Amino acid sequence: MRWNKISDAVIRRLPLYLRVLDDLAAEGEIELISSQELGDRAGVGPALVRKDLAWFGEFGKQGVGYEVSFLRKELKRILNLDQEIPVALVGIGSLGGALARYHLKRYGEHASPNLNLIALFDTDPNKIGSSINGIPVFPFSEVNKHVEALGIKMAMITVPADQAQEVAVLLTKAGIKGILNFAPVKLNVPSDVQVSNADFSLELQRLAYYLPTTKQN
Amino acid sequence: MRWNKISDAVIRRLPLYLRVLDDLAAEGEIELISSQELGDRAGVGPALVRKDLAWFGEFGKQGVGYEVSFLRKELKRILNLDQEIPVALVGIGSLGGALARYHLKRYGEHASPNLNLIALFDTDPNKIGSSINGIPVFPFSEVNKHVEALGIKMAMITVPADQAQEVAVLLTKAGIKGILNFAPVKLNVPSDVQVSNADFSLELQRLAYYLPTTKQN
DNA sequence: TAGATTGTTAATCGATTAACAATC
DNA sequence: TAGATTGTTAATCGATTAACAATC
Repeated sequence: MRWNKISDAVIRRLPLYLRVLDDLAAEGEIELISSQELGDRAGVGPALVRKDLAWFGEFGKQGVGYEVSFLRKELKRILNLDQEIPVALVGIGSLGGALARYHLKRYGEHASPNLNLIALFDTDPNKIGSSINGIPVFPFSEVNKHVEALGIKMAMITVPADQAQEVAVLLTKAGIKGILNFAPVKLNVPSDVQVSNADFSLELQRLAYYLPTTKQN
Repeated sequence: MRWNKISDAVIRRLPLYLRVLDDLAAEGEIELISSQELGDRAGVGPALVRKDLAWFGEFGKQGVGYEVSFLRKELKRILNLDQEIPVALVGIGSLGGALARYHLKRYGEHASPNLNLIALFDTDPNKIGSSINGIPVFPFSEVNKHVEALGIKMAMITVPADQAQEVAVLLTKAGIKGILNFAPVKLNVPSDVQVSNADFSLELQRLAYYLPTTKQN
């Protein structure tokens, strides 16, 4: 019952489960999996696995478990990954270019299964008109036109920190509903737009806290 | 009182606060900040800001607020960022090379303030012996030697998924205590080793859930 | 002093886990 | 049938928020 506002804590775990099922499907040996085993592989308790899935329906059989291929298909549907989703990337600097190349290399034109990187944007005239692995770099000033024409709803932001908020505003005006933000700033967006932050310098700083130190306490 | 096991939820917010203070210090105009204002800028409630900080001491003045430069220095100390922390990167493929270049470009030899990327590792003979912006690529087989000699405690993993677990094992054996993992796998490590996952295909999948669909309900 | 804001305790809220009847 | 595992409710746990005395 997704219309009843399912917690984001639940949603964050669904891709974890899906990955486990993808791996199992690729191996092709296991056809049934229990919440215990699925939880172990995803790093989640078995009761939580069952509770998470139960929000969306009854996918298992008592005494048996979950059918891998069926649950996988259902999770894809729930995550809207049963369709091709076009994705844009804004900011073809060192990080943006690298991410584009990395993803295109890893998944072909797929930024991830069913997530297709199909448009790059920048403001630099030297980059506009070029392409990376066949994906064209458009002028960011024309973002509205391309986003509409290509039906793009998701974008990654890899521009410098001081431009990220402005880019986010223009993206949301163009109709973007999901933003993966690599810039080290907090983005303010309308409430119908989801933002995920992928700022790994914050993660490094967090890890530093846990380092053993020789300082006297 | 960090010896009383402070929740990771708290620790994750400290770098957020620190960034706000860094920005304020760079502007150099604001010298005092209230929990309200700090919370607004970090995207956190004011009561939570005060509670988080109170775990580590009394840094504010009633009726006044927090002194920016003082709180900043204290947060750096708490996060162990009052010293230079050497960092290694394992896996100089398209993503690893890109991350190295990006970080070295952005921070000089600093992967982030006081986090210094000083050693790269790979198994490819064509890469070993080369360097990126002056940072040498060592053979991963010699990881123990270099990690010990350079006093490295943190590492980023950017190897393919099927090699990540093995790399993690060898890194922990070499004495690494913090791992930022970019590979799309769950790493099993000893309990005294912290892992942060920076897998943005999971984030993209999460965002896809929130996209408006034209499917009938 | 009067106004403001901290540090901290109590109340609330939400998420996870335990337990078990239902049932394959 | 007997054994196993789901779906779901109740209990627990933990994190956030509200409130306010202390005090700058």
